[in-house]
Amino acid sequence: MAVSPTKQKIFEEAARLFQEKGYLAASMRELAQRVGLQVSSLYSHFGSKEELLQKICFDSARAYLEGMKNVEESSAKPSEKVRQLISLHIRIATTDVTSVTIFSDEWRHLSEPYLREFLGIRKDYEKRFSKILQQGIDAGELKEMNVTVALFTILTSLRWLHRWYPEKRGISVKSLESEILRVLFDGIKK
Amino acid sequence: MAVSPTKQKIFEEAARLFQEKGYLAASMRELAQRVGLQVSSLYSHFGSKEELLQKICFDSARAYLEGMKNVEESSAKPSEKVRQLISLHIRIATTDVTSVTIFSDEWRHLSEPYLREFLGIRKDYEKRFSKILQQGIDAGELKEMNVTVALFTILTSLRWLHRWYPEKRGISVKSLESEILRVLFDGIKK
DNA sequence: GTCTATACGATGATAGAC
DNA sequence: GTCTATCATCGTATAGAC
Repeated sequence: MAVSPTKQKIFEEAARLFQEKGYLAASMRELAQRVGLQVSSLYSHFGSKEELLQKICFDSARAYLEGMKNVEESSAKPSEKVRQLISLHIRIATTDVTSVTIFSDEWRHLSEPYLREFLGIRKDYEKRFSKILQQGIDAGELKEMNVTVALFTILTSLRWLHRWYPEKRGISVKSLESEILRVLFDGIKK
Repeated sequence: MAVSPTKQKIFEEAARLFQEKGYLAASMRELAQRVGLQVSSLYSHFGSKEELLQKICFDSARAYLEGMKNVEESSAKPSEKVRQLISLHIRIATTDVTSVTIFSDEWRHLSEPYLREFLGIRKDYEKRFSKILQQGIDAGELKEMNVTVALFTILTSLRWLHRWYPEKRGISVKSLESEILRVLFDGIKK
């Protein structure tokens, strides 16, 4: 069942490599070296370099969408849902470190029709996030504010985590989360 | 005086191209086409592709450092200085759109010793920003919080601007700034 | 599935005539 | 300073033996 160990290792190293150097700067030659194979042997496990990028991007997307679905289906009030979403982003950024960069930056190198599909998913995610923010405002739980500005400020502000967190193991995810919420969430809370 | 018109145009188009496609994906062939020259002619104006990246990165760095210096020398209280710094970032992001991406993302492709120098400058900037945040906390103007978390949240959260702003000319810089401050600054204000 | 060998294109950059 | 022509290098990917 599942994928072979070799295949698994290739995907993991590819994600790490793409994160470290960026998709374009990451060469198949270096990937092969890290995995301990010849370049040509890699191609027994997948069809092209971009296929690796596709897997990483859409796997990440699925993680965010599943988290969103859970939040939407919860019975919490809107402001609590926003809290949960911020928490979701922090959790993904601290557990699946590699995927975050790629998900936020390297998707640009997807070719059609994958690029279009990816952007569609992202747009959908943003809309659903915005909807929850708007519900929070309507319910009087969040300040009157430009939802788009708030959305992007929140989403983008969490993007430094993946680079910073691994270095500072001293701080726990829990306290990190509460610090971020203090800066970010308290800023939009009435 | 100053640089020749051709040279100027090359720098501008290079900045735009690097922003649109990323440094690695931007080819000298496309740059030449946009400028209206043959590739080889470009090299009469500069020595290498990376030289263009260096100029963009360090020009951007200078803009931030000058802004920081002005803020530091002002007699405003710490929390007002933080306001001014956020305003500085918004102003740079909305006026010098191209430089922001490159300054935030593409510096990775600098080679030594420029990479080291750039990172040194950035570190210096972050330290000075942190110092002001700490002064705000000590003065009781800002909440008790983890300064590093606050710093990166602020810095990173402004990074969506350069991509979003050009599309939405409907909103003025002034009102954009006040919306961002509402989300961000009010979040750290006691 | 892994290897050696190689195809083939795109890239940054240079030489030398005008 | 701009051109035409060309180079060397490195990229992804494939062919075919084992």
